[in-house]
Amino acid sequence: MNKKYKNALFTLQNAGLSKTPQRIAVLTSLLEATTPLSVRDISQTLAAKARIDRVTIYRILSLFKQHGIAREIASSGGTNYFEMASLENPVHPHFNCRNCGELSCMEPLTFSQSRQLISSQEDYSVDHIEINISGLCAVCRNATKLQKQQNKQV
Amino acid sequence: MNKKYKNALFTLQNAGLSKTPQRIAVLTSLLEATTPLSVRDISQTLAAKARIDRVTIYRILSLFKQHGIAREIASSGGTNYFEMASLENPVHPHFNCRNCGELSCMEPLTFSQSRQLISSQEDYSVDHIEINISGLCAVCRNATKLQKQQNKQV
DNA sequence: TAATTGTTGCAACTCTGTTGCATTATTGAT
DNA sequence: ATCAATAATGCAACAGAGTTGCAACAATTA
Repeated sequence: MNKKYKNALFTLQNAGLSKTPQRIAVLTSLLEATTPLSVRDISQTLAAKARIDRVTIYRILSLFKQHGIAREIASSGGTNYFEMASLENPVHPHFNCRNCGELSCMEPLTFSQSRQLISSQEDYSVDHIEINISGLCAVCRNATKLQKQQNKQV
Repeated sequence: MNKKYKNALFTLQNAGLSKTPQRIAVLTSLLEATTPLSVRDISQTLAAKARIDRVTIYRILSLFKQHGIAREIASSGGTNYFEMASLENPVHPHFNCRNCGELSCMEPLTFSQSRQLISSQEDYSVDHIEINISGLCAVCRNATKLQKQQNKQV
C-alpha cells in the first residue's frame, strides 16, 4: 500500500533515521501486519520483493526498538516477535496458540478485564497467563545511579 | 534439605511418575530455588552432585509441565525458565532485569495492582510490561473438537 | 531368567540470534 | 552533479537453546 509506504518514510524521517530501502521494507511489513512478526516472517515476506539479509533485519529491528518505533514480544517457542509501537497501537496482551503457534493481538484492556473477556468467550481455551515485566532491578538501578554520579565528578 | 527431597518424592508419587534419581534431582532444584531456573541453571547446580545430561533435563521439565508440576516462563533473552506450579506457588508476574538478566518473582496480584505496586516503588525502573496468554485459538480449538468427534465415530 | 517397557546419555542436528569484517550505499559539503 | 566521509548492508562464521534418533541401561513383570 502506498499509504503504508508514506507512513514508513515519515516514521523514519521523524526518528532521524536514514531512509534505506531495507528499513522502509521492514517498516512497511510491520505496518501492514495484523499480527506480530518474527524475523523469519519478515524475511519470507520480503524475499519476493527484495533481498535482505537476516542479520540486517535483526539490526533494523534492534534500531527500531531503541527508537521506540517497534516493540518486542517474547514467546515460549524461543522466537521473538515484533510489532509497531505507536499511539494507535498501545501495549496490549498477546495470545499464543499452542497448536498452530500463531501469535495474535488482544484488546488493550487491563489484565483482569482481559482475563474475564477470555473466559467468557467460548472460542478460546486458555492454558496459561504470563505477565512479564522488564526493566532494571533494584541492584542494577542503584549501580547505574552510582556510575552516573561518578561520571559527573570526573 | 531432606524436607524438599521428601516433597519431591511425594510429588512424583502423586503424579504417577517413576522416581528416578534424575527426576528427584531436578524437582529438588526447583523446590529449593527462590527464582525461576533455566536448564543451564539446573545443569550447573546438579553438575556437582550428579551427572545429568542436558537433554534429560529438557525431557524431565517437559514431563513436569505436562503433569502440571512445573510452569514455563518465556523471556526475551531466548532462554526459558521453569518454576514449581503448585497451590503454594500460584501464577504471578515476573520481573526481568535488562542489565543483569535475572528473572525474579513478584507478588501474585492482579495486573493493575502489580502495575501500581511497581510504579510506587522507587527501586524498580520499568521499561515494558508484557502479558502473554497461551492456549488454543478459535481455529485450532474447533479443529480439535472435530477430530475428537471423528475419532468417536470410527 | 527372559522379555517388555520406560528412561537416560550421546551424537548430531535445527533454529534463533550475534559478531567481525569487507563491500556498498547514503548523506552532506563542495 | 560529484566526491569524500560516514553509515548501513551482506557474508561468513559463530554461540547458545532446544530437538531428534538411537543405542545402552534400568526397572518391572511374567
